[in-house]
Amino acid sequence: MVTEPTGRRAHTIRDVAEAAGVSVATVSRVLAGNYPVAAKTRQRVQRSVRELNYVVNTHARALAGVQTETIAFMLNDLRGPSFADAAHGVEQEAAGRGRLCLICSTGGDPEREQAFLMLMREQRASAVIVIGGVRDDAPYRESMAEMARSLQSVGSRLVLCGRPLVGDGVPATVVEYDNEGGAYSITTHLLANGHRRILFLGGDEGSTTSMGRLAGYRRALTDFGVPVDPGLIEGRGFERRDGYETVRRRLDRGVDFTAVFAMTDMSATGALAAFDEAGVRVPEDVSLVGYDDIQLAADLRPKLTTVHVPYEELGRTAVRLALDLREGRIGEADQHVVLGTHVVVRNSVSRRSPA
Amino acid sequence: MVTEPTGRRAHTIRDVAEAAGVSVATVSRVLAGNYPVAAKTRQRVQRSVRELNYVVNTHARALAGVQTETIAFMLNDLRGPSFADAAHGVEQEAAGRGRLCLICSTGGDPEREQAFLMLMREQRASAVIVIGGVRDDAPYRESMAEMARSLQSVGSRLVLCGRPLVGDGVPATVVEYDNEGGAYSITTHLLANGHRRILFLGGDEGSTTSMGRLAGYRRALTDFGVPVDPGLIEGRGFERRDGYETVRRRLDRGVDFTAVFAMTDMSATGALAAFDEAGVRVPEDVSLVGYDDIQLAADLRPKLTTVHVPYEELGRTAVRLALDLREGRIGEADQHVVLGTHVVVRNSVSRRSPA
DNA sequence: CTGAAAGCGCTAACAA
DNA sequence: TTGTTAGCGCTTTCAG
Repeated sequence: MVTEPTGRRAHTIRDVAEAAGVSVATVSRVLAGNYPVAAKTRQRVQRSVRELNYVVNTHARALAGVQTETIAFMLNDLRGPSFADAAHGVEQEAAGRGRLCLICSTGGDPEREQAFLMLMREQRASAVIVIGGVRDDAPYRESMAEMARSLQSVGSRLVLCGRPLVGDGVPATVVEYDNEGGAYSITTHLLANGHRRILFLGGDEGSTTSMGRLAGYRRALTDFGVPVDPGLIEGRGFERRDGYETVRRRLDRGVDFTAVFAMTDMSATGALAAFDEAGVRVPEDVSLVGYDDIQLAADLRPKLTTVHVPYEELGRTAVRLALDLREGRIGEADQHVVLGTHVVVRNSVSRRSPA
Repeated sequence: MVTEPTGRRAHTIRDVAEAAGVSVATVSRVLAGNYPVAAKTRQRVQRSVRELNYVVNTHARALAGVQTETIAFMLNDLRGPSFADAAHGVEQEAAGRGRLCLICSTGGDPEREQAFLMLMREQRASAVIVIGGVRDDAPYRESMAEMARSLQSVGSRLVLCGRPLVGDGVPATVVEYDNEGGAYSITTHLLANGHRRILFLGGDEGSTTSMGRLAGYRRALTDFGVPVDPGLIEGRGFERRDGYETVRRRLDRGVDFTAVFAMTDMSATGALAAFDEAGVRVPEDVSLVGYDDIQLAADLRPKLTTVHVPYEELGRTAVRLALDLREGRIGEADQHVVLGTHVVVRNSVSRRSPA
């Protein structure tokens, strides 16, 4: 027989104690199972718990000193396939360590970002993981540094994923991947295939992800002795429609490039759609590469050559670092890692003899 | 000057009170802002809060009666594009109503599912939303019914999304979409284009999603006077590789169908890859349709004809229903809705004169 | 092995 | 306008 609590309130430990004819201390002990209790008493208590449908109140428990550890994870948009992979990595690692995972998407709104950080600070999350590139300016650094300190002051830890270190002496963990190196490699791949006029597509000025990828593009060009043409760096954004629109616009002015390096696979997807509509064949007429290696990349036609980014690993590492630090298994010195990237060659690049 | 708490503990409201030379009640009032406080006192308190880097303890606050409302959301895999859309809908609606959103993916493991439900019950989440099809058998119904009652007993609410009602009188909200109707429509679309031998691809026996879609397929066939051939219902699973493998296997035995109805767009994607490898052209040699209308569907070549499912709306509705009920704005009677689906025609189906 | 009681940090009467 | 204080539900000494 399941008894409903009276007057719209959940049963408390006291109700259970009364029902079982014991003290609350005994109930608590039975529940925790970390202290000897007579078998008969235990059974009586357990029966009452069941009958009353009793559930402990996490808040009360937390207040009394037993923390239900939680990992908070913040991203721009759950629907971005690469970040979903990272979220999955966080989830997996957190679950494996018996932590609950709190995910929040902010839609890139700095206010919601702040609000969530505050909330997590209040909740005393074990770690707060922030993922995704960001405009790297002074106000950002200042506010992140402050947040890092503030989280530290309540025993939590800020983890920056795919974002740059925010300043020296700031108590934050950083897990990056090699944006510049990946961009360098794939640009080199294009150059090695004879391409000289390579359109760099998308990105946002000031975004660290953009800056890194653009830097790799530039360095590769320079190393090959190809001058960097500012007219070949165009468009903004990382989404499908950004790539689509930029290519549409560009196509109106004629095709003065033989290859396109899209900042992300999503934007490459948009570019491909635009080429498709315009009757421009990929890779026969123009070659195309992306960045991220999302699932979709292998299902496009042609299959997209791109840079693999270990997003899941990124999420996993973020959790591991923060928790190992907290448990004293590693130190501050290990709190900055850079994960590698590599080119995945598929069918979207064709050979071309340089003019 | 930011003061760090002494001895690894966060500052409490008492520390702030002392620093500002007021009582804790005054600090609480300043923080809540719901009670008059002299301007000068307020400023003093605010300064202390800042200096001490003070953050309220949610648990203590919750225990004292002020709940930080939370919406819990549980799915199998964050990386499934359709469920990511639903998660996004939940997120949006929850954020719009000032709720924090707790997301957890279970990987389909019933144990983790249970554990998360328990945890959410303990946390006193405002609502617990469960999404995704499931094997609909007696044990499942029993355990879900019990969970629904148990959540209700702590003032929470169970919401089943894309899952069937679990029994009469069970206090749960149900948001479904019309699986059967969508399957009926798209099968009809195939039939109207002259197809008679339609391979139904994937699904899991007992899964409600499979059952609904299969039922629609059957009904359409029957309405067109086409006998249902059990030999044309094949394969299991919903993922890309499931579709891929089944089609591979099937292809070895020759192509005795003119169209394929894949249970999901992901499985259609796998099927397409398999056809591609085997040199079978879609839609010239065989037509293909999917279900879900994920983003990817429009980027495949050919663009995939499929059934649109309003996943984001699904998530949104789940939150809305649960919260409106809790706030007394709607009643139990409104706690079951079925969202519509519709066919999106693209390029993966060709006309064929029936043999 | 069991119980009584002192908090945990905060809010909200109730007093002043 | 401000302070005092009684809980909120649970854990955990400290005494039986």
